[in-house]
Amino acid sequence: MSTAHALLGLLEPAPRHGYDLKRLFDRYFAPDRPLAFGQVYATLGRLERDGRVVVASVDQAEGPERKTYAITGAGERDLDDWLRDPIDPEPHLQATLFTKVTLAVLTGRPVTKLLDAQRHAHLARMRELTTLRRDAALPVALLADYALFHLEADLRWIELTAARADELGRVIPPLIADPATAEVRPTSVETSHA
Amino acid sequence: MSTAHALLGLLEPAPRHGYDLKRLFDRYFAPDRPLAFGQVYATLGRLERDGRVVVASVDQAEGPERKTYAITGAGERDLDDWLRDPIDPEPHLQATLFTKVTLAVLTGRPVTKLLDAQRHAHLARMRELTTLRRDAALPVALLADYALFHLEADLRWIELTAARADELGRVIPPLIADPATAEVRPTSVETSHA
DNA sequence: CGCCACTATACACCGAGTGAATAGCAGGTC
DNA sequence: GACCTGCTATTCACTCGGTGTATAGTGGCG
Repeated sequence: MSTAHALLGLLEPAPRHGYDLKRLFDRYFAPDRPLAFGQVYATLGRLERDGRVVVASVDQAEGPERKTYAITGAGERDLDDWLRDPIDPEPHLQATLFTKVTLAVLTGRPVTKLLDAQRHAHLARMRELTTLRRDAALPVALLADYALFHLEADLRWIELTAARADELGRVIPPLIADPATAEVRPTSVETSHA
Repeated sequence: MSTAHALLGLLEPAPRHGYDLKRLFDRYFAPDRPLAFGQVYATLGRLERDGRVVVASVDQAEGPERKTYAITGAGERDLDDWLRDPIDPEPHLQATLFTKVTLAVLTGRPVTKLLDAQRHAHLARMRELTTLRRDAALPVALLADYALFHLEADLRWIELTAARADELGRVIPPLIADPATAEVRPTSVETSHA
């Protein structure tokens, strides 16, 4: 998520080259899943193109080019804005879990089975994260907490939806074979984010 | 999120053409933000290439080609698997909020200010969603609940992190200017998902 | 008669991300 | 000392998801 800004942030204290940035990124932001090299250089390329980063020096000491990147004024402004402005919180009403449930209803599959399977997967992952959390350093513990909180949120939603499953089955307008007959009335959802 | 499977699901009860799928998708899965046409046809193209749908008929009644798509056996199997298998729950330890906090620490910015701004944005969005939820039909209400639960999860995490802000500042290893001096010891995070 | 809105699709483009290829250098080993 | 492994460092080709725009016919309305 916003790899570009993370790289900018790592470049602010001091210029660095791509390989270095990749390791720092992995260490600080994604202890779990390392950032692919390709992505680092592609992102740096875009940042350079947009004037947020410049190549400060090219070490050509008889080897592969070692390009050192440095943040620019525009880059610092961009980073500052990004850190100051809060993330847009849940801007759209959309969720994969909800899509699955709706699709199950529409195609006549049992909703409860789907929700049960998901609950089990969630509980298993929560046990995993709780274990991992125990002997983790603070940053990793915070990341585990973040995941755990959101898994709990999912679980609450799963229970709520399970309780409403019958009603949902009655309420969701069924798919009609002939498109011409299908009356399309927009659900009229208005949000300031829309 | 998995637009392809959603389209497959809409195609299972009856063959349809792209435009129709787009409207159904908007209606059932994203009352908020409509699916772009380009994406529908691109996705259908990939599905056709992979043998999950076929063009059932081409109405060429003196207008633009009206291709009707139908799901195949492979497509039904794929859909069935997707609906049966639970979503991988929070598979990686990563969060934009955490990235921001870490970056603030690393670049010497005040963490509390960042968290305060985010809390306000979250609370505002929660008020918005609560209002919307009141006179919404069940499906939209469930989507709003989903968002609200996750906003609550974020808020809990924000409070937790705010309480640990000082400790975090002490614990996060600072960025060292010279990359050669920077000792990189992997954080050794192991998960079955890795 | 001209304009707008609707149905319907295609095309060009961009960002994010993956995986393989390349290439030099350091260190250990049989 | 020939070979292999592993590390530093970057590039390239490719796919996917997604946005925006162009195209084109049709029906209604003033």
